Amino acid sequence: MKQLKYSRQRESIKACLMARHDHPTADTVYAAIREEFPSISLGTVYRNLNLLVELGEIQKLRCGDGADHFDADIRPHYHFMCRECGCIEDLPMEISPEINEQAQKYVHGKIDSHTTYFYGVCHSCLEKKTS
Amino acid sequence: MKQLKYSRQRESIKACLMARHDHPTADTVYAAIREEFPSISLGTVYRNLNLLVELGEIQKLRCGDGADHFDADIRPHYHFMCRECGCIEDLPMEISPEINEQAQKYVHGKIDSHTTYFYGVCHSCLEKKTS
DNA sequence: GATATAACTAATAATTATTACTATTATTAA
DNA sequence: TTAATAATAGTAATAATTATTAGTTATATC
Repeated sequence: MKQLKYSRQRESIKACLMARHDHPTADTVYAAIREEFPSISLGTVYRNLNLLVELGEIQKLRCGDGADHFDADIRPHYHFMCRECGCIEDLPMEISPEINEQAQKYVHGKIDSHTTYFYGVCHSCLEKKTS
Repeated sequence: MKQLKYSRQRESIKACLMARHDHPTADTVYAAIREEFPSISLGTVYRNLNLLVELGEIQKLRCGDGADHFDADIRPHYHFMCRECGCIEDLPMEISPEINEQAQKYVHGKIDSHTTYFYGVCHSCLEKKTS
């Protein structure tokens, strides 16, 4: 059994994620952590992010832009992604388990979860267009 | 204005996608097309798949496994993905536009679409487990 | 408190998925 | 049939991620 050992780098990565709400990619986290740990490597960031995901302390988002995004808010919730700038917003919207049950009727396997991403244009990109 | 020219390779790629319902990745399509065009290159497959997406003749799926999958069925529909084997099934389930409207209440931007992926374990993987 | 050891790190190599470039070939319009 | 041009094959480049490795630290045990 692997016993987890404390690491300041991992703490810092988690703290960074908890402090911001823009669902950064590994690369963005890397850039931020480098302020505190200039010698940290991208590999360490990836390893710890994935470790934190495994521990259930953060969650990984794949919104379709190719890169993994990370979110310190592990409560299941929906996301909205802007087609123009790629920013991601949380949707404080209730997730009903009924949807899984409904979908279950159409699948031979066993559904246990679902993810939904809403797409469109965010507030600030809409403003840019009218100006 | 770029004028589209016929290409047998592109036809074959489209035909291949229409014949199968397993939502293959570019690489899988490449392997299949090589039976007919042994000298086709992976770049050609990617270019034509993306071209067909632009033309609206097929759609691209990003289910969270890192690779793009392609689907000749362009009608909006939901998908189910098996966590074990990674296979993807179509859900012949109606998509209600109400969900967008509901979510719209929580977003400052303008929502125009959403995607939902259901996750779980498929029929054949369930069977493997019990045996 | 010293020390062994196992998890940690940085650095880098390898992989995977995808896109870009370029010389050649195929399609189409004149 | 020819000339223009888009598409191709082949290759190189890039981006995101994972794996490897050699050296460094934290922690349990002595």
